[in-house]
Amino acid sequence: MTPEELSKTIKKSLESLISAKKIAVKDIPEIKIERPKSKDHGDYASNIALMVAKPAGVNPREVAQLLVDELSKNQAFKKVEIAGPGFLNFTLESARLGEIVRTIIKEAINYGHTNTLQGQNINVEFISANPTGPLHLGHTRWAAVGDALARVLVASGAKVAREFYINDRGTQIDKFGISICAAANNEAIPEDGYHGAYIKDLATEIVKEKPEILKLSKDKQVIEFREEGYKKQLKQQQSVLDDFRTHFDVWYSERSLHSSGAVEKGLAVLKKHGHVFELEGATWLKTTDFGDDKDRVLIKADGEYTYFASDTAYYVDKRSRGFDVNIYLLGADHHGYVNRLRAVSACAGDDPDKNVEVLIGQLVKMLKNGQEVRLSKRAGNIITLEDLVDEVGVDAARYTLTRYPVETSLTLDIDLLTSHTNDNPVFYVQYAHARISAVLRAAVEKGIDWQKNTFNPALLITSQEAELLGALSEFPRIVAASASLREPHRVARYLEELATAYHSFYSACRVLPMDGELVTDVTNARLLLCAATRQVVRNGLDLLGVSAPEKM
RNA sequence: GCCCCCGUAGCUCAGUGGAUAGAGCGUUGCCCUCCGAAGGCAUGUGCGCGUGUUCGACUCACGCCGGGGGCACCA
Repeated sequence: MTPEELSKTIKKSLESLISAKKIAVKDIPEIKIERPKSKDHGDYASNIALMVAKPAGVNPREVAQLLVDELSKNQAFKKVEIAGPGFLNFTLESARLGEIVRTIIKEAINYGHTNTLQGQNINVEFISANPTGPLHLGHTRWAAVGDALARVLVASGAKVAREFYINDRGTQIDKFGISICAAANNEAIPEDGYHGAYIKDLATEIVKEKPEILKLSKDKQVIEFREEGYKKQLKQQQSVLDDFRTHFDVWYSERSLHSSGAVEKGLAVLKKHGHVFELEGATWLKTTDFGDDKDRVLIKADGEYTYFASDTAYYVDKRSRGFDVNIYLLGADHHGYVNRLRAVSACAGDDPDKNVEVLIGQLVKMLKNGQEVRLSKRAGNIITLEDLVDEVGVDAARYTLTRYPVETSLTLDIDLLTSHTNDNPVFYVQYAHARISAVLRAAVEKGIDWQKNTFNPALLITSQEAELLGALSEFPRIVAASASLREPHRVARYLEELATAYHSFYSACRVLPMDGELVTDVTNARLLLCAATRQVVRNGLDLLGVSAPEKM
């Protein structure tokens, strides 16, 4: 019996109590099942009696007693008890608890998938860096988290597009061109330009491929260097992300919004809803109508569209492509954007509470040699995605970055990560997977056909086995919660718990027969439990984009 | 001044209103003559402060205190 089935069973009992007029409740709340922290409280617990007691006007323990009377008829329970103020504690017959193994083996890679978000069309935009330099550590966090988020959303039945918005227009990219041009001509790079060493590399590379650029006028050179540099830098970002196993469905260029007429179209939509006005030669959007602290300029007095104009157009464009929910992953330095984005949505006639979701992530800090490393692309003193990967590898980098809720600031101590890589939780989880794989390999070598032999779940009776089975049954709810709360870190935390449960089980319960012993039904039951655990570990790691090695 | 995030164990951090608040690292001590010791078992200390909502608050609301970040016709 899975938690979902238990929930349904309780609901049925409650309904029959209501129709028998033993209790008066109008609306049955969602019946939550949790796994008690203490083993004394059984396999599962529910607080439903406490929830309905008040509206029914009865003592919670009385409600609990009525439910116990009803539920005790069910053969699946070994015990149903009332505890504390009115909790229901369920202890399942071990055969029923163990059935989850069969379910997992049968559903395989689909175990954990639900349809809780079915019918939703979600756009997840993340990273969206300027193509003017390498991706830094902040971007890396979004790469890991954004991708993992997209994966849990898909696993929960949503239709998802991962999108990267390329800021290829405006002053930043112009400065980028000026900087490369200066480097190519051995001139000093302007103070507000880009100073990273990669600028010089780009300059050298471009000059080598197209030496004739240097013969052009300075104005034309700047443009050429900008365009060539842009192409190369974008390609570099794309290839780095590819290696990082973060793949985008759409790379959306800001320039294309302008060339396709999307900007004018967006403006028209906003005008239609009556929130655009002119003042002192500029065109404004009245975002203060919807909670922004000041109105925003769409077209400057000199006729240039602002970056904000692109943003509004991009939003309107996303909506016209059918996305109901638009998730933005932004750094804390962009939090001033939230009200603006929500206001844009409202100005376009949408409901920001429904159509816009902004996840603000705190910045990643990094310590090296005990000192904080400042992340600044402009200063050139940056830790890039590649640096991190070179130090700790893709798996450890992705796992470490997805392990924490995004709203907490993160301090990575590089010295610690590099010198103690074995202490990284990702290895703990991966090790469980490798360990199980080794056991299953050994079983095959011994000629045990555990997949064909009969499985008797009633034989999984030790406390470690019960614990492991309980953890396995939680996975689908963890994935669904990660998706609906937009918190993929829950998957990582869950995997650590699952790995702990497995390692405990492994130490306490011998799986394969010792020399001279025979293969028993217990052997088979445990082997299947191992196989099921491996499947769940694998499914979970996959949601995080982390590999599940069979050997380490 | 206004806005956002965070204050939980010595350190880094979990904890969608529920029972005795948890991991890892660090400390100390056990467990491999047989499935992977990158493991297991044991070992003390803690929710910044104060009101309120609730049967019940680390969790929600308000106010303090402390730390971080942000407030452009920049992108």
